[in-house]
Amino acid sequence: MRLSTKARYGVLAMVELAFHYGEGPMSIRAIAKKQNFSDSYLEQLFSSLKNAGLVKSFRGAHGGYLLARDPDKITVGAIIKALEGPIELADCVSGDDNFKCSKLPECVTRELWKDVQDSINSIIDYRTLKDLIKR
Amino acid sequence: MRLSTKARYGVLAMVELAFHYGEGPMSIRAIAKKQNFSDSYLEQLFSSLKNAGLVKSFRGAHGGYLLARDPDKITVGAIIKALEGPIELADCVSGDDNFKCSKLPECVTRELWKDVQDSINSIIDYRTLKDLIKR
DNA sequence: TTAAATCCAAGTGGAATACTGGGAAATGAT
DNA sequence: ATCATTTCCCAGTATTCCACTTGGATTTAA
Repeated sequence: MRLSTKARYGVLAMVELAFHYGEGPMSIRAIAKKQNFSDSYLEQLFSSLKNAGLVKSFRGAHGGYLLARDPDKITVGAIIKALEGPIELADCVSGDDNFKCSKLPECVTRELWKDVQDSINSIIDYRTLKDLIKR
Repeated sequence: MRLSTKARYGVLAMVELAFHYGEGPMSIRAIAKKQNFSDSYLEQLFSSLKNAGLVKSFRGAHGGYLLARDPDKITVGAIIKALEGPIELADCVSGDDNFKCSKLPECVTRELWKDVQDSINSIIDYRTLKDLIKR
């Protein structure tokens, strides 16, 4: 079970914005350089982050991105879900409850995967960017 | 973040063996039929499970597999790790401690991924086959 | 006008995953 | 002895997903 690079890059990029918070927009170029990411790849991620309402953008010279709200109001979970979609360990524990779980032994594991999922969410949905940058 | 089918199939197959525990070996054919898996694919999984010491095998007619120990001594974590390898959300939180974590912002997220990892392990390493079948 | 930036939509390469196939060896039953 | 049934082992394939690239259009400040 691995985290996608989307999630890892995305969180680090947002951390960068959090460090820069209150100092105007920061360009993808600048972030990519600091973290040694590919510009164009990062750009894609920010497209998703923007759609999710986590960042605001400014076009043109001296443009860039900034956090859409305070760092303590943006959770890691929101970032990951904007980039990867919801945490779904298996089909039978997807967002819409009991999608398909016909067989009995299947249901035996359903609760297990649900518990794991919940425990992941209970961490990432409460850890904010502020938590990450204060140290 | 998704579970591989290896892990899902593997746990269900082991649950099947747990239900059958004490009644002699069960063939891959029988398990595959019950769970509607492909025989040959399941076979591969059992190869890994056997190498991990989770099942014992008996060749020839009336052969098959049985749990290597009591259902309450086999955790879901052991099964998943036998099939998928260890839970490693990112390189920087792999088994051998601090593999590479040079940059400072990288370390900011390292603890986070570690926490998530630990919380996953704390569930799957304590939930046993017995827990799954008793209900 | 120009340079710096976001925006948008495809396309590509590679790796991992899921699955198949063929045949050898073991074992119990006929 | 033979045969059906099983594990065992190794190799191949198909597909899907992921990571990343490319090309160009639009916006904006200097």
